[in-house]
Amino acid sequence: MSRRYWLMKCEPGAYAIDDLARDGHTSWEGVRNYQARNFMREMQEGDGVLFYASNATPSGVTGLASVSRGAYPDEFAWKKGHKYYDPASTREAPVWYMVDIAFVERFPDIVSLDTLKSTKGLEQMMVTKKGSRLSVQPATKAEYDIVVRLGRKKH
DNA sequence: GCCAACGTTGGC
DNA sequence: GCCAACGTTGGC
Repeated sequence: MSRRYWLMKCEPGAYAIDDLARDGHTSWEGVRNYQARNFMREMQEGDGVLFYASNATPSGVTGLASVSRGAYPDEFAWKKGHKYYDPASTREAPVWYMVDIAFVERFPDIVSLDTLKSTKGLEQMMVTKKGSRLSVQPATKAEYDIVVRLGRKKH
């Protein structure tokens, strides 16, 4: 299967591109939305990730990552008392999944949501549409390439 | 901090 | 299976 592309949201207070640059890689647990989970289950090692900072000033894509491990059961769903605990998920029949991502690059400047919205070719991206709260979204190669070009552009 | 949008839950 | 109530996301 050829490489696919995704956009993953995170609040920078929880985990930012600088944290990923420092750590090199991280696990992406805690997704508790079925649509996002279904997208995560399609992720494969080597897929490209637009790392998006949500609830930020401004919000936008702050860098790139890649999937370093495809979907596997979210073990935090089994930890009683943990904020990601979900009794509906068992080891025999996991409900939730996580992936690992690796740092690729940090953009010199954020590609803001405003920029995404006003850039030709990105009109169909979910993140540019009103009310789109999905934290894991698919992107096309064309969209990914456009965002990468914007992110690397010198101002 | 507000609140619109949206997903989930649960009573019926 | 409908839908009101509720909780969460995330832009602003």
